[in-house]
Amino acid sequence: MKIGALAARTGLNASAIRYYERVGLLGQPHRVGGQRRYSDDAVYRVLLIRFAATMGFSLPEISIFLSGLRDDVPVGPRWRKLTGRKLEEIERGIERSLKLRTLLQHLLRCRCASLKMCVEKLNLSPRLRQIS
Amino acid sequence: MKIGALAARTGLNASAIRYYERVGLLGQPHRVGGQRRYSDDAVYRVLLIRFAATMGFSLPEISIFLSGLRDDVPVGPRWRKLTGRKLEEIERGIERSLKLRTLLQHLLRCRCASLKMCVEKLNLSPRLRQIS
DNA sequence: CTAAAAGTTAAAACTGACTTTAAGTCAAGC
DNA sequence: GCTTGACTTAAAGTCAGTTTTAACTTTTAG
Repeated sequence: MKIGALAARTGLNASAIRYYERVGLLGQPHRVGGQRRYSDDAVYRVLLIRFAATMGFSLPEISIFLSGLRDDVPVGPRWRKLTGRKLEEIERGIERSLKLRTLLQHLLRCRCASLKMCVEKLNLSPRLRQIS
Repeated sequence: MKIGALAARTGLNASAIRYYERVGLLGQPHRVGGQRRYSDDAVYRVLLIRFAATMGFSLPEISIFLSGLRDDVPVGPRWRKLTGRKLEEIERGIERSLKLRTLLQHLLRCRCASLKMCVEKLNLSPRLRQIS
C-alpha cells in the first residue's frame, strides 16, 4: 500500500501521515524506490492515532498511549497514569459542558430583552469567575 | 483602575486585554497620560468574554454574543442563531465525551496485558473509524 | 531627584497539528 | 518511450489567541 492508499483508507491527508512519521508516531515503513509502502497494520495504527486524538490526547501523549500497543509491552504505570489523567480531564469537561448547556438553554428560552437582563436574572454574574 | 489591576482582577495577562481591545472586543477606555483607565464595568465585561470563550465561542463570535449586552439592544435573531448553533455543538460534544469516558473506563479497568488485547476484547477496531 | 515598576507601541514569536510550496523523482498506462 | 499522476524532500505557511520583544514613556516610592 502506498501512502496515498493509506491516506484514502484512513481519511487523512498523505502529508499528515508523513508528519506523524516525522514526529515518531509512525515508524519507518519499508521503501520501494524511495517510496513508502505500508501493510494493513498501518491502517489500524493510524486509526488508533486518530481515535486517541479525538479523545483529546496530544501527539506526544498519543505516543505514550499507544506504547501499550505492542503485544510484548504490558500496559504500564505510565500509560495508566496518562489515561487516568485524561479520563479525569474528560469528566471535568463533561461537567462543565453540562452546566454550560443548562445556561445556554436558559439564555435561549428566557426571552429577556437583553443579554444583560438574562445574566442578572440567572444570577450569573457572581459565577462568571468560577465558570471561566 | 489601570490595566495591571484589571488584569489581576480578571486573571488575564495585560497583553491579552490590549489584544481584546485591538480586535474590538473591548472599547477604547479613557486615558490618563496615555495610560488606560478602566471602570468596574470592565471587569464584568472581561469576565463575560472569558465565560463566552470557555463555551467555545471564537473571539469574533463573542462580539456577536455580547452584542446583546447593551440594555437598549434586544437580543436579536443573529444572537439567537449563533447561540443555538453553539448549544448544538456543546450537546454533540457531551455525547461524544460520554462515549469516550465509557471507553477509557473500560480500558483502565480491564487489566489486559496490552492495549492491543484491550482493543480486541472491546471489539473496538471496527469502531475506530466511526469514533474519530 | 532618582530608580524602579508599570505603562505604551508595533511587530515578531509562540503553540500544535498540520498543509502548502517548490523543485524534483518514480511508476503506470498507453 | 512518454506523459501524467503520485510520490519525495525541506522549508515555509496557516490558524487563533495570545505572549514576547524592543525601545520608549509615565507613574510611584523613597
